[in-house]
Amino acid sequence: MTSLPSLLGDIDPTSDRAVFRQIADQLREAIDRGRFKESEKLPSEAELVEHYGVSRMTVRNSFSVLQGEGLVHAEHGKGVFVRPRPPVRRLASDRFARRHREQGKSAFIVEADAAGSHPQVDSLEVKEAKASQDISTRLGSVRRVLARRRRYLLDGRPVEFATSYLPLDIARGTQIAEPNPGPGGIYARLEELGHHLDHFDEEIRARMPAPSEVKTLRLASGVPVIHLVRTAYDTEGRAVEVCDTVMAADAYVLSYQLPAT
Amino acid sequence: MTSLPSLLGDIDPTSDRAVFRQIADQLREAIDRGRFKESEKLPSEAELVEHYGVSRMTVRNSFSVLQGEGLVHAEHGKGVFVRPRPPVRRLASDRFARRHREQGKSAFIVEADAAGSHPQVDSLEVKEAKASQDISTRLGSVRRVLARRRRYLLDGRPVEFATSYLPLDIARGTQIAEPNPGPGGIYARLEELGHHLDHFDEEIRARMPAPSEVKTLRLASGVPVIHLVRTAYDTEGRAVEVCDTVMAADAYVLSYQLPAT
DNA sequence: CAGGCCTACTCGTATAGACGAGTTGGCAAG
DNA sequence: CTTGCCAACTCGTCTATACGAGTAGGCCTG
Repeated sequence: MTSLPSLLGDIDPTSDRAVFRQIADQLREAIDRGRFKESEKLPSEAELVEHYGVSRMTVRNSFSVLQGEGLVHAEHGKGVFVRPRPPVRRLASDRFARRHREQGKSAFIVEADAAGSHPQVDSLEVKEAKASQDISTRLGSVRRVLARRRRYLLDGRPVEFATSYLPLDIARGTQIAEPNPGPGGIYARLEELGHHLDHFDEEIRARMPAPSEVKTLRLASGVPVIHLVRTAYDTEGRAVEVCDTVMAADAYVLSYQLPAT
Repeated sequence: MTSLPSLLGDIDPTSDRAVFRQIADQLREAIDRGRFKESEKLPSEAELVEHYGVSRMTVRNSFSVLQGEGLVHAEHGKGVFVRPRPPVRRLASDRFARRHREQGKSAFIVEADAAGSHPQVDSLEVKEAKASQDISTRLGSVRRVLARRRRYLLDGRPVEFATSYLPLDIARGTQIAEPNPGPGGIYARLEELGHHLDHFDEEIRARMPAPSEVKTLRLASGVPVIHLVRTAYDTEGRAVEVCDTVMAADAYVLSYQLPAT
């Protein structure tokens, strides 16, 4: 059992700061300074108990602080590790530009291939359903919709979960209602059906995930989600699609370009 | 001491699910179903200990799960409460349109007044500094910058903390270097100086806050931050400002409009 | 050599108890 | 009536202990 001499200091018993917070502070600083590198194992609970002369629950408490900050993650039977920052996927504001749609493959696949990652799409589900209050409002008082669910993975890791809602009177009986919507995706099909796209509205929120989202996206603790709701409008001003997307926040950077006029 | 009869069920000792998770599940469901309303007090630790027949640490453990999800918050000496969703500030993508700038007051003040909130701006600090690597890159290899820091509050609650960086050769000696940049803000001054704004790039990330951000924004546990970095370009393609903003995620919805072309 | 087992180490869950500190409301003293 | 104190209730911190369960590596057996 090593004594972790230079890496970590001591507890100041006269401080008002709780012991577990002092320990968390020292570990956090050590991580920030690069004393512990990405994916590196932190000292075990037992080692820290020995080093600081505190009880195990106190050490665990300090770990849970760092977990809540998304700095570390624990692996049962292995140890506590500095959480690596995964490669991020950049979403540019021109990602739905028509020129991208005309190339055939979906934006997600093209982009991931270009970045050298292995993309996958799964849990594809297409069904007709009643619109929720919110979706109905966004689509302009539509009652029934076609719902297309899917999950996106990069190199085996789930990063995004999305559901598209389209008015049934538009989508029913078209290729949009098929599992594979064909080249260019549903936006290409909408345009073929005469719904020329004019613009998109995107609403962005960030929050902690619900338990079901933790499961679907295999989220580590301390990782928020980005919740994006996009509404597509055609040139007649009609909302023709609402896409509700939940993304693992540590895997994304969203990027927008705004005119200054 | 009440028995909390109908609100909460029992523990299933045969389940693999940990007891504290089962308790958290029941509390979460009760909150979701509205059995506990916003700002309402949950049963005290002692009551739950009695109801479920578990130890206090187990109950606390389940509370900490819900805190991590941002669902509840504890107040020392009072109890554990359902966290209210604060009113959100909507940031539209046209918020920097020139027509808004020409009205004089800052966008933040105008908007908040319109929404019936009481806006404040504090911790104003203006100083010259060396650009960080990141800022320097975004501004096009600028070494020294003018940094303008400020914090925004709504009804006394801090919601946003921002720092603007401008190349020193542009800002030095102008009103931009004064604490009060005058009507229309620094963008109006930049245009008067001949830097006609062309467009903005915004990069958006979400993550858990660092301890200093928790302090500055008085964040409850389980509340992520939205990190937005905006770069302003003039009509000559030069980056004339970078604004680094950290927002309390529970107080904001960002909204963008994208062309479909 | 291959396979399986065993052991030591890791974190996960849970109990029981102690003391500290913030809050609230009632009661007693002035 | 007002003031101040006190008691009861709240969550916060910390200790000590116990057992469960996942992991990894070495060792033993076939």
